[in-house]
Amino acid sequence: MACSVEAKGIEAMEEKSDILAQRRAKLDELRNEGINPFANDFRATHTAAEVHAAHTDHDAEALADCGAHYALAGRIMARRDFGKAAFLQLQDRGGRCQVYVAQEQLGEDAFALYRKLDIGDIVGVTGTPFRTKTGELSLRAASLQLLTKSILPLPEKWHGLTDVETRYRQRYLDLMVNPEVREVFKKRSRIVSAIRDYMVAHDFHEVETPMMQPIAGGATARPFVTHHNALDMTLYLRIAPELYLKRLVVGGFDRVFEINRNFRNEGISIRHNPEFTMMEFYQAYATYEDLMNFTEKLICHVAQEVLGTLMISYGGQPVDLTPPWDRLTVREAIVKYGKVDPAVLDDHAALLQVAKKLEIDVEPTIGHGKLLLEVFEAVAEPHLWQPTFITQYPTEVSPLSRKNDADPEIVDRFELYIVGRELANAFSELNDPIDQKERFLAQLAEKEAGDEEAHAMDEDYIRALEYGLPPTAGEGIGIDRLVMLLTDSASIRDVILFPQLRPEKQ
RNA sequence: GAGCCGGUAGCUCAGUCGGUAGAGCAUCUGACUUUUAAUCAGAUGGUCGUGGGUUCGAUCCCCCCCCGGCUCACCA
Repeated sequence: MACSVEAKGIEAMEEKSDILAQRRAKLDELRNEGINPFANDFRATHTAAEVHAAHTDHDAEALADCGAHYALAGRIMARRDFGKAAFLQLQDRGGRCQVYVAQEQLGEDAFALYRKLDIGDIVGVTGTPFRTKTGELSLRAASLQLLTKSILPLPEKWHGLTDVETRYRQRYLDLMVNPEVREVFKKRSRIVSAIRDYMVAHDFHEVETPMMQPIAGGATARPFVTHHNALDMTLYLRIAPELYLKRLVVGGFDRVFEINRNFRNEGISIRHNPEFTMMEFYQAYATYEDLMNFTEKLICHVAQEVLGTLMISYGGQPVDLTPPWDRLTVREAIVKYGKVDPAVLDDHAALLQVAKKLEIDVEPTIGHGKLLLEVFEAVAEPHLWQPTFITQYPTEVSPLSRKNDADPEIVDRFELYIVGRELANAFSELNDPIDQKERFLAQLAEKEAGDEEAHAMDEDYIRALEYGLPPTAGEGIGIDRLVMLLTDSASIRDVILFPQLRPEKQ
C-alpha cells in the first residue's frame, strides 16, 4: 500500500512537469470556474487584415476619434506580459493583429481569466483600435473570451517549425506557424481559380470523369489497383482522364476541361507525388499549333493575375514568361544542346553510339523514336530553362497523337518545358478509329513483350471514335508543377498540402 | 529499388576521442500598465528513433530495422 501511495506521488510530480498535463489541469480549473473552454457563441465582425486595411493612414489622434469597434477571433501566437497588462498577437485567416489587454479595461475577473490563457489558445476579443508608442496598430481589448483551449504547445516563436517531416505530417502546425507556407497554398488556390476562369471565359465546359476506371488509359504509367466488392471487379485509379474527355467531345462537348487528380504507381521524388493534379482540356476544330498559342496566353494570364508580372525567378534564376516562347523540334533541340551531327539522327546505329557515350541505359532492341527521345531528354531537357515548346515527337512514343500529314514518322504534338521540366503535353488527337486500333494493338504487343506501361486496348473508346471524333487538339498541364514554378517551390511536397508519406510509427 | 546525409527536452540546436546529457525559446513560480524574439530572478522538463552486439559501462563504436531529406532510377 505504501508502495502505491509513493507511486501516485511520483505520478503526480511527473504530471505537474508535463506541459500536456499542465494544460489539462488548466482545462479542469476553467471548467470548475464555470467557463466553457470550447465555447461557440462568439461572432467576429472583422478580420485582422480588415482592421489593418481600415486604418493604414490613421495616426493616433485619428484613431482615437474614429469610433471604430471590432470583434476579432483567432489564435494567440505570442504574448508579452507586464503585470497588470499585456500584448498579444492574435492570428486569424487574414493575418495578425496585436491586442492590448489591461486589467484597467477588462476588469479583474476577465484579466484573471486572461492570465490562465496560453499561446495557442483561440479567443474572441472586442475592442477599439489605437496606436502604441512604437506606432503599431493594436486593439485595446474591452472584452476577452476563451473559445478553444489548446493543450499542446506551439513550436518556438523565433525558429518556428523547420523539421520537414513534421511540417508534412502535421501540416496544420506548419500552416499555423509558417506564414509563407500559408501564402503558397493561397497562391495555389488563386492559380487554379485563374485557370478555371480563363477556361470558362474561352467557352470551355468543366466536367468530372471517372477516377476509378476498368481500364487505366490515356497515358503510359503503372496504375494503382483496387477492387469493387459489389461489382466484384478490378478497378484502376486513373492515370489520366484523356479517353473519357475525348468521348465527351464525340458527344458534342466541343470544348471540355477537367482539373483533377491523377494517380500513378511510381517513384516519389522532388517532382513526383503518387497523386497529382492535372488540367486536361480538349478543343474541337483546333490543332496542336492553336494550343501552343493558347497555352502561352493561359500561363501568362495566370502569372499576371496571381503575381502581377511575367518576369519571375525560380531557384534564384530568372525566368521570362513574355511571349512568344521558343519553339524547337526534338531533333533541333538534340542538335543544339547535344552538339550532335544532324546526320546521326537518322542513323540508328550511330545514334545508339551517341546514347552509349552519354551513358544512357537503353535496350539494344530499342525503336528509333524511343531512342531519339531518350537522347533528347539527356542532352536537351536540362537546358530548357526559359519557356520552350518542343515539337515533332516520334510516332512510336505517342500512341494517341495524330500523325503529321507530311511525315508519318512524327506526330502533331508538343511538350512545354520551363525550368528544365515538362509542364504540359499536347497534341492533335488521333481520330481515325482504324489507325487508333492499330496503335492499341502495337501497344498490346509491347505489353506482351513485357512493357508494363504499354497502353491497354480500350474497345469502347474505339467505338466512340467510330462514331466520329471531330478534329480535336488536347492538352494536359501539370498543375503542381505550374504552382511550383509560380511559387518558387523546390519540391512538389511544398505545393501539395498532404504529400504522401509512410505511416508514422506509433 | 540503390547511394549519401540526418533522427538528442514541446520547438530550434549543441555535445559526449565510451563514464547514463546542455543552451535558447516554450512551460511553471515571482516582479513589472505601451511591448515587438520584451526584460529580470528562480525552477521543472530527456527510455539521446527501435532492437541487438562489443564493453565493467553505449546517446557516442559495430550490425539490423524504422522514419525523413537529397541524388539516381521510374515518370509528369
